[in-house]
Amino acid sequence: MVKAAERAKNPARSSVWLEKRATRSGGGPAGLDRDRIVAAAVRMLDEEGLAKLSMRKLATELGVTAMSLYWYVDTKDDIIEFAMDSVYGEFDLAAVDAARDWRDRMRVLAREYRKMLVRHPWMSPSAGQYLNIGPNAIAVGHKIHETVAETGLPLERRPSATSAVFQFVYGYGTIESRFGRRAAEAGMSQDEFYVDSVNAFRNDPEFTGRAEVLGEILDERTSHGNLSEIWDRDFVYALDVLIAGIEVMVAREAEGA
Amino acid sequence: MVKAAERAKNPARSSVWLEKRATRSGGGPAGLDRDRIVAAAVRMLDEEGLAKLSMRKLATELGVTAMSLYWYVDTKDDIIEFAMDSVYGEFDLAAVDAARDWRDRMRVLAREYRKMLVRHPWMSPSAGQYLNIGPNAIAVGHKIHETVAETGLPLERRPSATSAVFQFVYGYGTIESRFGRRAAEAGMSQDEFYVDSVNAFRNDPEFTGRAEVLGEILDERTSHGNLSEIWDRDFVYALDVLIAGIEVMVAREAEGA
DNA sequence: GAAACTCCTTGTACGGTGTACGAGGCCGGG
DNA sequence: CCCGGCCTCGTACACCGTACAAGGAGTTTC
Repeated sequence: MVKAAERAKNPARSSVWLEKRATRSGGGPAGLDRDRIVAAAVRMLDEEGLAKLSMRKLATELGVTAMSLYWYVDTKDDIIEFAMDSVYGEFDLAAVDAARDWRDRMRVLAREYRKMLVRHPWMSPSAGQYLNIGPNAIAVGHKIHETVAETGLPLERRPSATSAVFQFVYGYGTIESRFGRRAAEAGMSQDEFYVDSVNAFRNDPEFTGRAEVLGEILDERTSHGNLSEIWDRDFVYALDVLIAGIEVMVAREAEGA
Repeated sequence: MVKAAERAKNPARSSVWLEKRATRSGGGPAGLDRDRIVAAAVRMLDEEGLAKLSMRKLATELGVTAMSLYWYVDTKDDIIEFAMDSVYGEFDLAAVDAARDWRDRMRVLAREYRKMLVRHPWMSPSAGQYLNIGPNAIAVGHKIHETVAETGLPLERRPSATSAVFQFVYGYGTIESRFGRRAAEAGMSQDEFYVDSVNAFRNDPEFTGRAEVLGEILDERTSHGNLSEIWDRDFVYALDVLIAGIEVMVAREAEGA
């Protein structure tokens, strides 16, 4: 049992996954259990967001006091790390294998990644804060590296290509999910919220003469389908840009060699 | 003066920049001032990180009590929003204009963006949480859109291309800066910390048979220069991938039309 | 000179947080 | 019967953001 106080002394090792601990599972009177705790945490995180999750509320949800949770977990952060890995488990890796070639495999991976981020808006901020080396996350990472290897890029170029593609997906999914969350908080549909935001922006005196280019684009978009179609269209196209880029680089490496 | 409690009722409008307030500036005995507060906040954020910044500590740093800050600012979040925009002011937009063509302009923008994220590791998590529509941020966004317009992509494709490039930069800078911060916290150089992490990972029983592909890459990298060179090399190459991708798409749009 | 008014700073207090610590309750085995 | 795990809980601490009201300092007005 590693206390939070001791953990703080060595932040480099600060991941649940780096200290093998027996998972304590619950023949206790409350029927508690690490899996049950994590599942409840995921549910609450999805509904209320990262900021609203507190140990006391999570415990109440489970019909227990806050301190009970600490029998199964060292720290609140641990719960979030477990929750993240459980969400990584939602990746449909079989669909990746079923795809025709590396291009489609990459598209499927990107699609799954994006879906995950949008479904669980707390993932983006959390992913930035933890090491993310749970079994499910590693399985996904493994599949990503396999797929990138198939492109034909030489070993030393693959990390770049991986970054280009999946950092993009991460960023895109982050923006998209944050937008969805804000709309929900404002009690509007995404489309209503979008129109609203654009107007607020346009009426801002600061806008005048400072972002006409952006204005053109805003106009163009409000006239084409609903927002979720736009999200999809932009995402697919950006992915095509990335894939086209990789193809070019593969060809260049081939002729350069 | 908008109280935090009232602000919470309408989260959609929750940005300092969306409510024009006279900036209260300080003939007071403490010589306080919004600029001084924001500058001190940036310094503390750089040194101690987002989590460690508290109103009481920031106030102490300025020789004042916590509540004094609330004369100049409604909320702690406001301070962070101001701090972010002040950091966006570090962008060297003149260097962008000085570049030869859109490719180089894009490279300069990406470089400046990355530099900003690495210099201020608290920016990445914060950028995800606020609207980011201060004057400096808008100026940068404006320049980005101008540059993307020069690629020759049609209007409706530009948001995709913008995402592809700058979400990548955001993700890359985020990872890089987080890595630097972790190394610093562990009291090591980045290179030491990298070797250390790789070893910890490799000795993990979970690793065996699960991430050989990753293992190859790790080997390749530890044998090529120091980490900061690798960061640079990977970044430049990924950017080339993106630029190549955009060129291909521009050509396709041209022949398709 | 006194009073009034504005600008700024402060002390105190409230409701929240994560979690350390120690006291117990339940339970199976000796 | 008692003992030693396993599990849960109550209490307490230090810290957080910030509401509220009191007050000091400086300037303006009579």
